[in-house]
Amino acid sequence: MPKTKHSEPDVAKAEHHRTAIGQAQRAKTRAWIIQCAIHVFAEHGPDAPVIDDFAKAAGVARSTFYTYFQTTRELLDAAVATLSDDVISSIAPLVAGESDPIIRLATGAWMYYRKAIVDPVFGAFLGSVSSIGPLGAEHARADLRAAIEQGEITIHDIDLAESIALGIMVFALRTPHASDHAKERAITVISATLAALGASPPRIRKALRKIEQLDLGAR
Amino acid sequence: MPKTKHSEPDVAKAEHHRTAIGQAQRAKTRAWIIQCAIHVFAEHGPDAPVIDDFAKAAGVARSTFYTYFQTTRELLDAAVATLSDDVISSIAPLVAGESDPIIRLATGAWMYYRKAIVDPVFGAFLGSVSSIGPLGAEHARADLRAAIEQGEITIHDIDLAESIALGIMVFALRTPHASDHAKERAITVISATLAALGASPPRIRKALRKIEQLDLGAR
Amino acid sequence: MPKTKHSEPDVAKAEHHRTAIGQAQRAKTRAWIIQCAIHVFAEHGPDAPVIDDFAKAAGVARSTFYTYFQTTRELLDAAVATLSDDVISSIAPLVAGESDPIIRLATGAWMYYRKAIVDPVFGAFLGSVSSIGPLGAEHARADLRAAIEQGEITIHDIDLAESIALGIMVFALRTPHASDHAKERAITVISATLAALGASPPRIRKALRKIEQLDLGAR
Amino acid sequence: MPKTKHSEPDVAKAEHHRTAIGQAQRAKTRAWIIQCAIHVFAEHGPDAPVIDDFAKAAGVARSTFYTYFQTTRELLDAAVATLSDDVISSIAPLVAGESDPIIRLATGAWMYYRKAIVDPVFGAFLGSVSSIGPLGAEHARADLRAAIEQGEITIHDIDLAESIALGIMVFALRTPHASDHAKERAITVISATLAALGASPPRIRKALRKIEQLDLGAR
DNA sequence: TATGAATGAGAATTCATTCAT
DNA sequence: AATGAATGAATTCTCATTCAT
Repeated sequence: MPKTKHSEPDVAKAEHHRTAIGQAQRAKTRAWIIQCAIHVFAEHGPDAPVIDDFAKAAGVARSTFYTYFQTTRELLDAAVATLSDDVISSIAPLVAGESDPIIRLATGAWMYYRKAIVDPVFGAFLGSVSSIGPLGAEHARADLRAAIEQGEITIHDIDLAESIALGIMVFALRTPHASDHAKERAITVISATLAALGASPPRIRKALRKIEQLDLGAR
Repeated sequence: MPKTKHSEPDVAKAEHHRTAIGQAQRAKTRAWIIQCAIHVFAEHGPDAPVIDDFAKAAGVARSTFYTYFQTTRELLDAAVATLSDDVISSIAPLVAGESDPIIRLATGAWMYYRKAIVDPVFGAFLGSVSSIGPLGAEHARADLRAAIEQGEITIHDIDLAESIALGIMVFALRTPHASDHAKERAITVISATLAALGASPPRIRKALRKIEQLDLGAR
Repeated sequence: MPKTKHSEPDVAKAEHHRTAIGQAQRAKTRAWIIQCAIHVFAEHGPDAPVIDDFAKAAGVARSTFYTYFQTTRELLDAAVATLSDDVISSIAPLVAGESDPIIRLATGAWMYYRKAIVDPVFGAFLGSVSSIGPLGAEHARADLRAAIEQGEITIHDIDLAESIALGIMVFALRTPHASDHAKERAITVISATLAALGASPPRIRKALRKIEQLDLGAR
Repeated sequence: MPKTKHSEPDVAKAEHHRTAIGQAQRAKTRAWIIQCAIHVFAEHGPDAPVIDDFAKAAGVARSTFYTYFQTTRELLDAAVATLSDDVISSIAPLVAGESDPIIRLATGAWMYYRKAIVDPVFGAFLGSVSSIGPLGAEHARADLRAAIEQGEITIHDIDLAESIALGIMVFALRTPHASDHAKERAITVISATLAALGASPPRIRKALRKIEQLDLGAR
């Protein structure tokens, strides 16, 4: 269990955990297992890992895993939920007063990419599990629907629009790339996503400008 | 084993096979296993199936599997190669004299989608395994490179360009959709792909026109 | 823990317990666990239940089990002892002055069946664990020995006699049956038991008459 | 796998098996596992053994067990069926022309006891699993029903009658006893069973005489 | 070549038991 | 005394792989 909120699970996981279980509550252990699992999923994908991998990574007994999760799938879902909730909550205030769905979409996407840049494990995890989480998907759908209704994008099939946006993001995250120029790359991908959806070039430019500003303020 | 080359593996697989193995050659059995495996991969993805699934689907003994393949991965590769070789060979004559890389890309993509429409199992397989095969990827990269060099697309990172194109295709194939209007949908997806890559609207329109013509001639 | 000694463990066990543990003494908790365990044993037999089953039934933590018992076997023994002591003590006064071993046996058996009729869980428990308890067995052996010595029964092997009597009782209790006519059924079984042991018909009739009287007085 | 039909599974099981698997067919291995399992069940009862016990006893891999049975329960059922089928088939010719249900019952019971005497493992198995097999139970019920209809026994509840007969047999087999005088003991138990069911003393005597004759002829 | 049978390695799952609070 | 958490030792179950026919 991390002693400070930013300490990350790493090679010292097991030891770290052992020294900390004294004051560990159930929720903390659960969160700890999830954090460690994210690394495992990021590295090996959603299908390869076996329960022992998660137990070892978290420094707990295999049977302890079952105290918290029944299947690796359940753990995966919990991990996805944890991560996307995190990102979603960071997006909410930024788009609170924003009515333009293109900007909302771009902002949401940027926050995902931003976190992926800051935390490469998060990026790898996202690419690996091919999901932005149920909550993230819900928000994205709402914005896509609004964009369609307002004639902002030319792809009118919302399922297809969602697939395209997600496909671009997932495959972009999956593709290995240098960490420098990461931001330019993210902007490029977001731009490509909006173009793919059929947003007009001016709207795309506007959205990208907004992102740049947001980021300046955020840092 | 199919008696005619277009018979498809289905519920009568095992029986069908048994009656045919008398005159079966090695190559035919191998091809038969691959055909059946495609169905399995299409339905369950590349990781879930176990060897027994392929053996059952093909109506052969588990141990027979080892006569032809060493691992499920090897079978997967063979299946991908088989399918994409098929498509690639159908693309080659169509783009033989075509120098415009946008048109070449669009044509190649269209042939994939076209086969996916005609043979939904192929489409499901492609979406499931997230690959267009090494040969297909090679062709796509060559065309992408040319497009970048000729300033036809604005995304200059070829790896990223490839990821985006593949991501859109795979997720589009993965998304369930009605079979009517399948062609319009494919055109939409190809258009979105070219737009994502940053091709100019006139070039995109030109490419789409070409596709329509090709299809007319092909049928 | 039951607030009155006749309250039975049921669906409200856990809640009931929680509200009562405030003033609970060690002995009471122990008795409560045993009572709940009887239900569990009655339903699932002596081998199937795991410690968690008893803890859940009693509404206590698994680890609390260990404060009172070391193994499920120990709990089983305690449960058997509790129940049979109960019955034995009700038999003692009825046969205090009775010297006829056939009547003593019949009376003892009847008290077991009687309790099984009044408390079906007791009956199910007895049939399930195949035991009348060490004290009950001791009494039964003494009476059987006397019966053999006095030539009242034709089976002279006391171990066999005991097995037969117990076998009949256990299997009779195990067999599902309607609750009406339960008494006639019990009389029939006792009669069959005495006949199996080789008691003479007149002695059997006499013993059954005695039982009928006893029961009238007892109610 | 036994080389001769009477060789019994014993300490040399594993070796014996290994040398024999050359010509072993599926049915033979299955039968071999069942034979070895009977010993295990006889010694430890139906609940205690784990799959590894059966595998070890038969000298096969744990996974081989799963080729033949899914659960220990399934193996138990197969073992019961195997054994009782064996006994039933030996009873059939003896009672083929016999219409008196008392004699039929006594003969059937005797054949069970007889085999238990000849093969103590069989006896221990029977006592341990408390079952004479579905086929045996079916025959017994038919004879009991006939006996009730013809007024040959005083217990008219067929379920109860069956329970009593089975209870006596099982507990008698369960009780340890010297192997000498085994036949007298069996006769005693059968006599007790018929008496318990309420057969008249003359009929009981007649049935026992019949048994004695049968046995003389059989040997 | 095709196969049924057997298997060992490993992965999933259960459960009795301990311990700090 | 009671408990929630953690755990290690079985135990169950799966599956890739080998082998003799």
